[in-house]
Amino acid sequence: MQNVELQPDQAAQLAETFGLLADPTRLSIVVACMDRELPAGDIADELGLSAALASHHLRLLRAARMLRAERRGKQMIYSMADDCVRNVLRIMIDHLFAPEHGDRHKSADGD
Amino acid sequence: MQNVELQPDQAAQLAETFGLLADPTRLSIVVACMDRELPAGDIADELGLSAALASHHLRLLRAARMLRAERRGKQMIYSMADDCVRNVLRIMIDHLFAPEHGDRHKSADGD
DNA sequence: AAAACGATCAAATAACTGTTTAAGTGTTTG
DNA sequence: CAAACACTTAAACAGTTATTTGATCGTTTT
Repeated sequence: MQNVELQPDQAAQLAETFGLLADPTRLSIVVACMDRELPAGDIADELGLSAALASHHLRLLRAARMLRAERRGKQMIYSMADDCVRNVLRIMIDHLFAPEHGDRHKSADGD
Repeated sequence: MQNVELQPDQAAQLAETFGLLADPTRLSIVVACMDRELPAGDIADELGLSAALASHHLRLLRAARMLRAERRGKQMIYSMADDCVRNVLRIMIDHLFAPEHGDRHKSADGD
């Protein structure tokens, strides 16, 4: 519980990770791969994305080692590579979208 | 463990939250407030930011109810308002920057 | 009430990022 | 080997966002 202070480069690195989850499209892709492996085409289909757009985002997620890619025949199979991110996603999704917790997570800005 | 599928607006909402943590400056501010309350001025000083820049980011964090603001004399005291985010930050910081876990979290892009 | 202090706001600039379009891989099938 | 398939890449555009600058607001002190 002591005060944490992030080094500048640590902040940058962590921010970059969050940045990958900061886009709805990319976030949906990651969530889709959370508990199963999925070919790129299916990801695009399920989320209603063009193949190019899906691929673009997949590249970023791959480069950051958040997703892992494996070629199988002519398909490219994607799966989560990072348990840490999986855990974080579970926590956030539970807290934000589970009715039981009593959500004061609605709208209205705080000024 | 069943497949999760996010509604478009849910993805947007969650992405927005991650977006707040996706900037190094703002992330540092949040982390600084993780386990203590802190006046705006001290935040700026500790992180070496202009008062205006700190205030700008604090406004966003306040509006999203990630930080809470309370006036005390002529200072404005900020503190974490969201346990969920605190937990997530702890997880990420531990996993990324704790040597024991064996970090294959270095650099090198995955192409 | 004026000066000093802490913090906020608003406008402008500069940098970044998501999406589209079109062309280009690599792999399998006929 | 050529055609078809699954996916990737590159370049361009549009929209967003972080940071600076300069002015303003509210509180306390003298």
